[in-house]
Amino acid sequence: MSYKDTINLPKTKFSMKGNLVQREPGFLKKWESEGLYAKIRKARSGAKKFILHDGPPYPTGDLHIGTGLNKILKDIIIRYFTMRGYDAPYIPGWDCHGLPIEHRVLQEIGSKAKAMERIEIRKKCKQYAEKFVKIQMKQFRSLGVSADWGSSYLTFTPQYEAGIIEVFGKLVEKGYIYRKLKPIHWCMRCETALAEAELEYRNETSPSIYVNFKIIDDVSSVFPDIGNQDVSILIWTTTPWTLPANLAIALHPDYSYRAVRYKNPKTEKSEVTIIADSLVGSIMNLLKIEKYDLLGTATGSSLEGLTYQHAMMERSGSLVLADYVTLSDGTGCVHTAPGHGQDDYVTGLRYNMPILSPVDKSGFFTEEAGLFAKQHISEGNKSIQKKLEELGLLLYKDNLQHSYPHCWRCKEPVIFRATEQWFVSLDHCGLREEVLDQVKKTKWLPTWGEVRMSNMIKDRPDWCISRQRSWGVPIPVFYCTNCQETLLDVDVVYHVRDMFLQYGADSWFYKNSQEFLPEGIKCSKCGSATFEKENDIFDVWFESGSSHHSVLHKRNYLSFPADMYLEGSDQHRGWFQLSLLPSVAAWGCAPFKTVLTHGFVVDEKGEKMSKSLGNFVSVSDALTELGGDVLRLWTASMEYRNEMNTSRAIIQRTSDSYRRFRNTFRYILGNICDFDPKNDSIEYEKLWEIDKWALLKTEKLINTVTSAYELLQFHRVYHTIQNFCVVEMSSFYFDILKDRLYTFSKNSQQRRAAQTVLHRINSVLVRLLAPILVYTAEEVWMETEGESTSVHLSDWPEINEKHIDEELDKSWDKIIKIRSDVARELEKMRAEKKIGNSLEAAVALYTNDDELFQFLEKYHRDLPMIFIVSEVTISNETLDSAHVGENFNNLWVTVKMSESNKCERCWNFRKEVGTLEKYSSLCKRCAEVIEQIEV
RNA sequence: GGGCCUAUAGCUCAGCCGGUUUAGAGCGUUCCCCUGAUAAGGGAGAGGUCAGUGGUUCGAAUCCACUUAGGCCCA
Repeated sequence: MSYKDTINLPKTKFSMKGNLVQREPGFLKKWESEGLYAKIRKARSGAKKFILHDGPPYPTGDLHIGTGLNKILKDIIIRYFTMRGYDAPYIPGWDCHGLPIEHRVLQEIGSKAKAMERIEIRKKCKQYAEKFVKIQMKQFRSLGVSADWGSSYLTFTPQYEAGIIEVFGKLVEKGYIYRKLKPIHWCMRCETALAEAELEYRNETSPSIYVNFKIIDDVSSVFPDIGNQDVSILIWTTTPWTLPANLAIALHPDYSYRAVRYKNPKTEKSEVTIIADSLVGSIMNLLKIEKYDLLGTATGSSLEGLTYQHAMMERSGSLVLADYVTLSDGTGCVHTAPGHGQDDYVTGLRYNMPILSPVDKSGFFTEEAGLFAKQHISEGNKSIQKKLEELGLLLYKDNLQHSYPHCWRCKEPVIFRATEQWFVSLDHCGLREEVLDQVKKTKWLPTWGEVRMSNMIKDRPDWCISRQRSWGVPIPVFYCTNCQETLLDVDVVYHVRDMFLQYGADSWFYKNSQEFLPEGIKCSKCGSATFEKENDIFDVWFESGSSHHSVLHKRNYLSFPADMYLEGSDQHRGWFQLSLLPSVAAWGCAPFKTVLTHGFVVDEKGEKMSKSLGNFVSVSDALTELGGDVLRLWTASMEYRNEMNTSRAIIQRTSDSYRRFRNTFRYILGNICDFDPKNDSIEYEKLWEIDKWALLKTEKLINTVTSAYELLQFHRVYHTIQNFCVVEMSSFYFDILKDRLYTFSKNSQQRRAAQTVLHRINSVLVRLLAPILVYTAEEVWMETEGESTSVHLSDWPEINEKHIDEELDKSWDKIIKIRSDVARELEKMRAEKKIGNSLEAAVALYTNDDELFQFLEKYHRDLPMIFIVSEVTISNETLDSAHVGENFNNLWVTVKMSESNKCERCWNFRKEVGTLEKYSSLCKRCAEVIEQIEV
């Protein structure tokens, strides 16, 4: 029998390699079949609730790594709070309606779509959404996200839809809802209104034209120098197609405007036009007019009310005043079409102008555009210029590159077009102020979220909630068939709510109007009893923004307001804001107590991730290459409040550090395989000092890690635990412990003492890591606690105050420093090939410092163990500078090869080796152990 | 153009309400050792003008301004 067989080598089936990709699905299956989520709910029933309300992603395609990261962060938080004793049910959701899905479905259908019934399109959209909900759910589950997946909320379910209608009803009741003609961003290709969130700004080349409009009124009182000559006013525009809708020209009230006489370079005629005084030089230069006469000047306000003849239409317009007029480009005289621009619209309202918008939903001019009727506006852009040229009114044309809004789906440039839309008023009943107040009362993490949200709320316009699409929830409003009067009525709304609850929102598209109307409803204007249904549907943001009602209010095991919303920082403008608005309007409070945000996932260089750039990382790739726990560890390792640099290589590096965690567990599990904590534990007082030190560090670890979790700073959890595993455990405690664990007899108190501590460390570590490494922690847990339990049902480790001993900590800090000086000296000897294994070494310590000497004396017996050498001698002398320590300038270290013989069993060099009669190759300690075994 | 944010070793992070002489840690890397945690483990070393410029100060990675690069949102 070889002595190797008599030492207690670690033994465990916990493998060195994770094989996570293969192993994790097994755990998922086990958790599902055992109903772990339900068990957790049961264990926490009656406990204080912690509600993290899930923001619903769109079910379109594979999960982006950022979406995965978001869910993992949520899961870590939920699991932490659960282990801290909270009841934290988690209901994931999906935002199933909306343009993105409809757009993709329409693309798939192609040209046949126009002939299809809306209900048919809706059916396809639903199938599409269902398909990707399934795919994404599977991916989320593979990430180890613990949730009530079977009760996920989907925005197209009748119960959810009814909730949306209820929120709308509440807003109607309180008078926040109104309908109005308003210019909105309009996509001619998608034939829909677009929210600001649906716009992308990109460079676009537009015509840039300067056009004269002839003043009708007599201006001799303002510009006496002109005489009898005709006077024009010069405007600049980059959208010639909006000229038919021109109703006014805006001037700045305080600017000085100049009448200029020049010879029109094309017609050779003498003309007079009005432009901003300070721009005369640059404009004349642009028009290539060298000779011109400066006539009089007048302020903008003195020109207000003058009328001019529209260049191409049979009507006049007037000069108006507006503060937004600038001198940065153009002529200082701004073409104003209230139906085609936000500023223009506001000015139009102020001057009581009609909101003229002679363009239909596809971008063709209507009859109101006169000459240009039936032309598409892109064609109109050219024909209008041509017409102006014929009339001699086009003074200059060029092309201009500028940032212009495009449709986020079809990428086409959008236009401003006035249509009838439904709005939520921000200023009715002081809603804006109330929302701002709620923003203040919410806890924002990071704190700048509050400023960001407040700034947004302060200057946002009313919320346009209507969309001209098919895939969504209809706005429950009717129009009188007889007189077109709008029927916006709370009772009607709630009646529709009941219908949706029973039949779903689809019913709107196949049932007739009467079925949605309470009995006896008549038009308030004409008394007619027949109505037609509204065609518009809700903005999807209104749907997801109602989740606090459709989900939190409607499920009795949840609560409102939620404790936390957690999404990417883009959701300040999105879900956070558009949940806040209806919630405050309807119920008077924010739907969340805390809002936590994370940054975006960007590539290695910190640049945006996109499929076209090839720097894109998908969840499914990462999962199939590395597994869920690695992805979770990667998530935890980063400071998520900033942008997170990501690439396969970076995630791969996390995989390396995962191995370190895994091997820490493997070492412990292997060494406590024969340890039964009930019978074998050694009481604290009988532990070795280094064991007490290890326990002390473990308690401190609990403390640091717990506060990191409390602050939701998981990267600190990661770094702290990694440091603990690497520095304190692996390279120090574990390394030192090997001698005791392997060579002392199995049942010896010394070995049991070490195992007692290892068991405690394991029990703490596995729980501290459980919220992050959900699979690995479970694997570890089952090794010690058996197959029938789960770490995810366990409680958070508590600090054992008895183990805290600051004096001990200080002493061992010193020991570790001394050890480091010794290691350096050992390394020198190794370099000189004088020793190999450190056990071959005999170390001599010298110091002339009394205190240090006493300290060394005190630990003399343990020093060989601590340094993992065979012999340590101490002397209160000094030595030459070659051997002085780096950490202590009054400590000298020398190392030489031990003069003793190597014990064949424990590899320590001992004097007695070779002298023992029965065991000639063993040391005394090993001989005793063998003796015992043989008896 | 506006609002909000970020910038410390190859990577992930500390330090930042100014001040322990050479700015820390882990990972990675290089070299060495071990071969009884072994597709593991241990040791030693290299590696940063703290994005740049200017300022405040006796003194700045840390405060201020500007610039550059990047992110989210908006126009």
